Formats: sequence, C-alpha cells, structure tokens
Amino acid sequence: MPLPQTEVPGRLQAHFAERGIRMTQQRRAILRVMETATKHLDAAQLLRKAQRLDASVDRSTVYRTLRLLKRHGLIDELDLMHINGEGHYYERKLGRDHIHMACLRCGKITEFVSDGFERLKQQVEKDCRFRVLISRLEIGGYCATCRGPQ
Amino acid sequence: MPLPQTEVPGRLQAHFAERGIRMTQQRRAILRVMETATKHLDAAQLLRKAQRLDASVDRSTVYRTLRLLKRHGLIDELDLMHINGEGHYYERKLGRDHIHMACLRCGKITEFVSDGFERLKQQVEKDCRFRVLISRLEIGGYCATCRGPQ
DNA sequence: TCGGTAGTCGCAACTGGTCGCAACCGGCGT
DNA sequence: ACGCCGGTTGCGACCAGTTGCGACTACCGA
Repeated sequence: MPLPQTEVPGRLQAHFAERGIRMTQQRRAILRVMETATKHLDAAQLLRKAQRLDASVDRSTVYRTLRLLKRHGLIDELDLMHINGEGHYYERKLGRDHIHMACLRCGKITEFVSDGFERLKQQVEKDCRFRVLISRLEIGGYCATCRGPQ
Repeated sequence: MPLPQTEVPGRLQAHFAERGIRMTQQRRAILRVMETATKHLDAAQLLRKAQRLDASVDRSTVYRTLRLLKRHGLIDELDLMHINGEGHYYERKLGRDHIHMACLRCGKITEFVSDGFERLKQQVEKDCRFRVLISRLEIGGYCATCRGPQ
C-alpha cells in the first residue's frame, strides 16, 4: 500500500514540535518505536521496546503518551475484536481510515480501505447532523483461507 | 424504532433453552436484567442490578455470562469510544446492526441504522472474500446540539 | 548562561476484567 | 425419586489501564 502524500513516514516527532508539544527523553523513545513499527503493537510490547532505548520509561508514561497521540489524532486504537484478551493495539494513522478485519480462527488482521466507508461517514454527517472526528470499524469473521473453498 | 419480526423481546432465556445451554439461578437473574434494560449497561451496573434479584451473583459470573452471550451473538459489546474510562457497555442484539455515535462533548449516545452500512459489509464479503460474523462501527465527534448552529 | 515554572515523570494505589481451582448444582438416565 | 457428572460458581490472585502526588526537567525569557 503506497503511503499517502499528506503524511511523511517517521515524522511523529516533527508533529510534536509543530504543535508545540514538549519533547522528552521518554517520549522520544516511545515515538521512535512507533515510527519504526511494522505491525500493530500493544502497550506491553511498546513498553519493552521503548525501555531498550531508554530504560527509565515507565508503564504509565507509555499509556499517557498513547493517550496524547490519540487526542492529536496521530494514532488509532484498536480492539481487534478482543482476539487475545482485553488488550488494545495501536498503529500510526497514515492518511485514510481503514477497516480492520480480524479472523476469529487464525487471528490474522487484514486492513481494507474502502470508498464505501468514506461515503458512510459522509452520510452520518449529513443525515444525523453529527460532526465525525474519529471512527472505528472492526469486523470479526473468517478470512479467505479459514472459511475454506468457495 | 419497531422491533424486527425475527426476534421477540424479552426472550434471551428461551434462546438458552433452545440451544441447550444450562440455566442457573445466577444466569436467570443476569438475563432478566438484560431483558428489561432500556439503556446501555456496563458490567458494574449489571452486577448491581442482578445482585438485587440474587445476592449470590459474583462479578466473574457476570463477565462469564456476558462472554457467553457474546459468543452466541445475543448481545453486542461497545466501547462507546471510551467516553468514560476503559469500561465496556452491553446491549441486546435485536435485528439489524446499527452504528453508535458518541458525542465527545456531552456524552450522548446516538444509534443509526443505515443501508450503507449493510452494503459496506457486503462489499467486504465480496472484495476480501471474508465471512463477516460480527461488526462494530463506532464514531466519535460532536452531536447536532454540541456542534452548534450549522 | 542561568533560573523559574508549567508540563512531565515515576511510583504506588486503585478500577475493570480474567483465570485457576475446589466446591457446587442442573438436569438427564434410571 | 435419586444419584451422577460435567458445566458452572465464588473466591482470591492476577493482568491491563488509570490516577494522584511529589520530584524532576524542558524550555522560555532575561
């Protein structure tokens, strides 16, 4: 999937500076991990990886930084249909929203960008007079492989 | 909103019998609360109400029963965009899926049934060859009242 | 270069949800 | 009507995430 032009990869830190958010040792470590992550991370993995860059990073700092990123719309928080317990997963927000599909059998996560999703959000804006800021569509079911032939 | 014909209200207990799920004192209390609930309940409210019917009901039994109902597709679990902390909300599943919109300012929850949502799920089934079993679409933003005029 | 201060951090205590285990009981077979 | 047995329960310990607080520090102005 090509990266959208509105967003340069690896530049969460630049966003912080632009918005006048204070940069700290710990945040630098956490952001670096998020920037270089290739998969959906949960908070515990993020903590472990960040601590390898800066051992002083605390659990609560990770959560606070995630909340901060969420509030600024720089990351998305996912349940992935609670495939593995209650935890959440986080991913950098790059351009367009996408749907997450979680296979209830093999646990694979698939992402899907759809114009229909964008139209649906516009319909909500219009029909419900509701200003849409965040949206999350998660689907649980069986992926092409697990649902077998046909 | 009229009730769909495929589902008779107040009959969670009948579903249990049909599917050969064992009925216990505690489950009866919990189901009765769910059947008569008019709003989205969280686990703690459900526990309190159930304990008024049967004082022996334990916290973990409530969670286990909710998981059971979820697995059988009889209820939906909602985050409501984590408007009030981390907790989840539960509601009986009656007929068609609907979108939940949470106002980030006043906290009001609005529900919206949309053909576009159904079409979107069909598109996922077709384009991704993914069998859709559960789906959850939650939107956070500002409701008509809170976003002010226009 | 050097304070002052608002914003951030680490820690420890707390809430929401899960798990392992031994005791218990619903409902079928006789 | 009774007993058996596997599913269910309550309990206490645990994991995930949040909060309050005192100590610390990034960064602005001088």
